[in-house]
Amino acid sequence: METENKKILLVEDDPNFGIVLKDYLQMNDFDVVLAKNGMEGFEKFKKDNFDVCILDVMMPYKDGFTLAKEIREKNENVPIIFLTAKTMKEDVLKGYKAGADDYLNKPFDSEVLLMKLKAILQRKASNSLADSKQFEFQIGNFHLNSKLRFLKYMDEEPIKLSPKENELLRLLALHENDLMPRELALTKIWRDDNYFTSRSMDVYIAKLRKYLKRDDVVEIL
Amino acid sequence: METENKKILLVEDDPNFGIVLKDYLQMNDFDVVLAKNGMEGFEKFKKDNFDVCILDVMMPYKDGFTLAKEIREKNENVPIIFLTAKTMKEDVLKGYKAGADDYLNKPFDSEVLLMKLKAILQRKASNSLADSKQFEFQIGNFHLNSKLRFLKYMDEEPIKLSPKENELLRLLALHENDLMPRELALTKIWRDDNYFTSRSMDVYIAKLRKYLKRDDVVEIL
DNA sequence: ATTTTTGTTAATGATAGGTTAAACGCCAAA
DNA sequence: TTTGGCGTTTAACCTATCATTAACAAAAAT
Repeated sequence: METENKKILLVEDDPNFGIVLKDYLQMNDFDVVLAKNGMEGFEKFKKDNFDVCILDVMMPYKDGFTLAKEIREKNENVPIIFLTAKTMKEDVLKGYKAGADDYLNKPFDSEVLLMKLKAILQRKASNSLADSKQFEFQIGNFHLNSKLRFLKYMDEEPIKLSPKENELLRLLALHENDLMPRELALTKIWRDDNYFTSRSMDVYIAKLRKYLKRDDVVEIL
Repeated sequence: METENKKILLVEDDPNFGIVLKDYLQMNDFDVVLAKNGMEGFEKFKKDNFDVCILDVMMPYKDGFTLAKEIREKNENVPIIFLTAKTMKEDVLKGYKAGADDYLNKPFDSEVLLMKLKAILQRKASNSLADSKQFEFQIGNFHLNSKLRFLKYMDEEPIKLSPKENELLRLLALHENDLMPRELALTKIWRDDNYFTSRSMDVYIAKLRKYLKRDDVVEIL
């Protein structure tokens, strides 16, 4: 199955516990980024795009709450789950005030965490029809519908693009009349930049050129 | 403007505790309807429109889970909070499978409950574009009544759809001429996204195609 | 001149999805 | 308690699609 894994930011100062939890989540098909403290957590948050954050409350330098507040300033939508050492009412309340979606008392059952994650992501999924991104392009005499993966020339039969063809062409269209650096496409679409992915991309460039050769539209590098 | 109070369905068999909790919530500007058991709870649920349901798990005649399932059949969106006697992993997992939004272990702090309510209602508020209430569709020459689960072609005898067939077809109809992401259907209808549910869904896709093959209506992915 | 990069085409392999049938679990009637 | 029907899940097999890789040609860069 090709469904993208959900990405989790896990901030936990206890290295042992952190690793164990990370592994567990990874075994359950999540992409996990582990940070050892609030500072690092925030840095990593800014650099990437997470589906959910799991924050330990008790941490040196910067505790989970202040981290949550900072995260909320950047993104007021991402779900946040707190891990609290034990049932301390003040903590829980503070957590909710900081914009938490949920909290778990340590020690907790890992399956319960999984369920919570599922429930939360499910809630998210049903609401994320917004995302205002551009999915339709006019390229010379071509029209690209990047949602349905159709490329139509004039009023001929639309060509169905493969996922990669589609993503690549869309990315190119977004950079119309501009050049798009090779590495950008590689990291964005292939998520890795090495000899083989690079070669693979060239193959797709060739395919796209073939499709588009009926018009004076060029792709540059 | 006076903001409408949020309406809560509280189902709790212990009369003392029920009353106390009801009063407490009312003091905090909620409208509360109290039911003493699962049966009564469901009756009252059908008669009214609630913003959130709080269900005790341990109840005579009809426990919280089966009640939750019934409620989910009527309304797949309303948030449900379970009150469990104590931390029983099975209960918690069962709860989430039944479509819970959250759970609380008794005894719990009333302020914590308030916070959870707030958090949940807030989440809902920001997403209230969620539940579309369309239940009748014209699909080519077919007519789907998704409430009665009837699919009629022209003026032939209507076919009775199974619940899953119906939900899936409805979801597809809502996304007419657009693509509906696989995962959306899986999380919405199957409440879980894994290999088997995915496979199961494919079976239903096949069934629906069979029904609809008399017309030029395609389902794509 | 030779080494590296890019263009192109074809072959390969993996896998998501299509399809049918059998197995399962549930409920209610006998 | 058994039986049978119904909705759903699991299994098994198959196909088509698509990403990758290889292989070679051309162009650019060193």
